[in-house]
Amino acid sequence: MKKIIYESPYVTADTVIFTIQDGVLKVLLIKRADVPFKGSPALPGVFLLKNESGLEAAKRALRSKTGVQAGGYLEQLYTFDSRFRDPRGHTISITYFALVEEKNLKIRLGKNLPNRQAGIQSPKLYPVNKLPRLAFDHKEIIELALLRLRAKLEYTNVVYSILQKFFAFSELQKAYEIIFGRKLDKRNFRKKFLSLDLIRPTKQILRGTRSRPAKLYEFKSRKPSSLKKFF
Amino acid sequence: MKKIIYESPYVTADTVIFTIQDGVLKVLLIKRADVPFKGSPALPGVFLLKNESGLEAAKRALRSKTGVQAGGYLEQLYTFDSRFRDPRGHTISITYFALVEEKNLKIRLGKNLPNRQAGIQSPKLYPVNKLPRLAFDHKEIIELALLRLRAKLEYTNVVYSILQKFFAFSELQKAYEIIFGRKLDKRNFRKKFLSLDLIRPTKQILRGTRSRPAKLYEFKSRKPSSLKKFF
DNA sequence: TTTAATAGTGTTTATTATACACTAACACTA
DNA sequence: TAGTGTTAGTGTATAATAAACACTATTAAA
Repeated sequence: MKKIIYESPYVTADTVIFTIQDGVLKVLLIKRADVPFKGSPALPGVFLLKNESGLEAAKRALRSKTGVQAGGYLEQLYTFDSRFRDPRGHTISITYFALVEEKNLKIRLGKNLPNRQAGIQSPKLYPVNKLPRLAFDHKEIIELALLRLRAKLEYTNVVYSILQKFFAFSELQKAYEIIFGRKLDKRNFRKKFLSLDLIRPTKQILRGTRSRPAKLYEFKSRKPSSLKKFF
Repeated sequence: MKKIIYESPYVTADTVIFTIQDGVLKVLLIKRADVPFKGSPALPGVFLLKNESGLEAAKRALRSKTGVQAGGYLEQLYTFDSRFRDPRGHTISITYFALVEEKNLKIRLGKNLPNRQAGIQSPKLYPVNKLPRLAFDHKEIIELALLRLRAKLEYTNVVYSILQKFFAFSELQKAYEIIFGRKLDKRNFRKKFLSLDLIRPTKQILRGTRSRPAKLYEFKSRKPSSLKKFF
């Protein structure tokens, strides 16, 4: 490689981690330990290590700051690289968004992570429609992530990442309603989702529910798969 | 900022420059002057300068390697950051795609850029559906850019960037047909595009065409504007 | 056995997309 | 100046998709 006649910007990976808790779509944020924006909530992020890809770094941030091991959905969102976004200097952020089951988060959240003193602040979940003032341009990032998440729900199977292996149709619909922020028609939703051919009925039945038991469905694949255009 | 305990990856901005020439969708590529992939066609790209954003770098590459000054459409595509994509070391590429009028390109292409000796190889246009073997992961980047370009045409006004201020409906349609790679129905196209409410008829008329003169239209705005969901 | 609660199911209407063919207006030429 | 070639411009019928809407079924609990 030619002599470097410039100074590489710093590169971070920041992840917008969505989950549903108590029927509300929430984002996981940490409190910043250092200036700038000391004490402000911020997206969990890490600097890229040598030879580490952004996706690997995002997974590392996910693991180390939230305890989420795997199973969620994670994809690149956008790269934010304005020279003004970090007062300390030029820092590029490759951003990701993740969708994970709350139960995967809660364990670590409840216990509070062991190394909370070392700059790894206690992560908390914040409702996306009541976000506090955030560090850097992180609010903008979350808003973009939310648009993308909603768009993805329309033509992919990503919702599998916040559902258990076997789920009732009503649980599926509830997840959509919470993320889109509006009620959906039961019959139309069922028709449309079935026509996507992403799920199949199983022989499982959900009992003990004080009402009519529900047939349980499962996703044909619990790997990300897309139906139409775009990536 | 904390002491940096890692080595920043190099960051480049690479741009997929689309244009239509002789009724064919083409991409502008340069021949690499150095190893690796010496002599292979590659996307025009530059390393980010200190405090330079990716978009600024992409514009710089566009200007310096193609002579395009402005007027085209340019947006971030994706960030490619596998550690294996560049054999020299970890290099992150923030990629962009551009859509520009051929006449803006051709001037410089014809003359051949003044500083062609200094690693700035003569840029050439290649049909997107007959690409040669490319350097790095640049083929993959172009394929993604093409998907994105087509998707964007569906719900934005980006096509303005390869049309003159005043244009006939048939010119508009032809641009779509070339980019999508298939014929479109004249009446349906007209109906649908008008319903998008992006253009308006003018009093201009295209004459001297050996056939019935065409009313000319113009875009209400020649700035990027989006209709629905997504960015 | 009655009640409360959620599961499950079809049809009608409106909207949007598709398929398809002829007349209009000009330039050119014989 | 009539005729021909060439592209502009227009509407309707049909198919596909989306939206609106209400009742019966099955269980647990009282």
